[in-house]
Amino acid sequence: MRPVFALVDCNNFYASCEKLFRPDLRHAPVVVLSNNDGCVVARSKEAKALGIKMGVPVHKIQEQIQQHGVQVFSSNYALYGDISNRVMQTLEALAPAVEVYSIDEAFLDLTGVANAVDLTEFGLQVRATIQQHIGMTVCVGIAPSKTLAKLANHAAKQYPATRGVVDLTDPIRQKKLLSLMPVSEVWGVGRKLSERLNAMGITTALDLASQNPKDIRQKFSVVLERTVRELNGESCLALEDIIPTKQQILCSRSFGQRVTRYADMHEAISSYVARAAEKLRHEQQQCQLISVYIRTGLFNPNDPRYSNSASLRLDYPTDDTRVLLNAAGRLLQAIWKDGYRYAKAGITLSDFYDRGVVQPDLFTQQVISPNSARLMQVVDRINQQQRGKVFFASQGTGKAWAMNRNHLSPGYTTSWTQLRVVQ
DNA sequence: TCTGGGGTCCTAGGACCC
DNA sequence: TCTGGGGTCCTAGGACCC
Repeated sequence: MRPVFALVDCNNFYASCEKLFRPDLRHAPVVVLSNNDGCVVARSKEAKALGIKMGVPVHKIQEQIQQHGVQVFSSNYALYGDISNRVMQTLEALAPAVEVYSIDEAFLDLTGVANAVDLTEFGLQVRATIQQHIGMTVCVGIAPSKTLAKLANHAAKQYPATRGVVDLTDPIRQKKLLSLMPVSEVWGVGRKLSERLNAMGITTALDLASQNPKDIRQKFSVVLERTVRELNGESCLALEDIIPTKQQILCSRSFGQRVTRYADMHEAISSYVARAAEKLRHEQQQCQLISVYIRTGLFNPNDPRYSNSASLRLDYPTDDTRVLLNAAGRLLQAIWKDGYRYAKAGITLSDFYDRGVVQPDLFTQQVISPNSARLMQVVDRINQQQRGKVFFASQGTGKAWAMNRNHLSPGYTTSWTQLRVVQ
């Protein structure tokens, strides 16, 4: 049976989440900022209509914000994550198989569904159900490959006449849409590839689809070859409904204010390590490689620039925050230089092993603290109830480096103390 | 003054092995 | 004049995604 995929994607997801609990803002322009209140990462349709661009630094559009009463929000990931879960759970109930692709989109496997119901009708039903249950508007793209489903979804968003659903299973419709889409809109074609393709005279999605896959593989890569095949309706990317285990965990932040003191940087790095280790244990994994990275700002021409990173392979895999803090401290010492104004730092954990499969040898055995697992468990359990309730001394209490979140909305659905009150 | 964070995959090149 | 060849593994860096 020929595969059929649907891509369900929430409209203006972060901005829509902010509007959910603020009916007074239903028709207001809303933007959501990146961490540290840096740049715009989401816009409501009213904000898009004002010409506010994706990714623009917020300080460059202050005037517009004032003039049009644009509502500004800091990123509230607790809220977005919770709304996302609700959307995904609803989809699970509607489709035979679901792949959660990102916080605001999912692929559905609709293979065989066409035998029972009209696909466009099905899409409209999905849309109506999500709208009713969660209050979130989604668009649905349906096609024989994921790449085409992405494109169909894009069309559903772009053209209101579609009522938010585009069924692209018909090859004639495929061709027509492909000819209208710039190649840069194709999933997997980013800025660099667009430039190279345009230089070769390949400007529309149809141009790319008409290329010989073998040639494309030779000139570019297997990835783009797959894209060409997918654009021709040949499914090369399967639905991945089993969540693969992570291969790395990152924690990095820009600072609310520039960091110049070693002690502050050490606090920040320690806090990132603690957070990453928590995620690592949540994944039931242990890691053997840790790296630390620091850098100054990128944009002020008067500030001298410096960036560096260092990594360390541990003697044995661990998920013990204390071991990782120790390693990170040594790495930071190795790359720290006085006299710079640091803007950002981060840490990466990688080289993962399943917890429990590690065989300690005669020598490392003595190093592993016997109470490690239990201690970490207790720490995690306490912090699950209230994040940051217990922490390691090196994380500090000053937090002079903490990121800006000056426009944060309440945790409407994730905090008992911040529930919406109806009067 | 102020410009995000968290991921994956592929490739090229070097080290190393026989 | 001629100075092996084939393979694997690892890492860094680039490109892409949302």
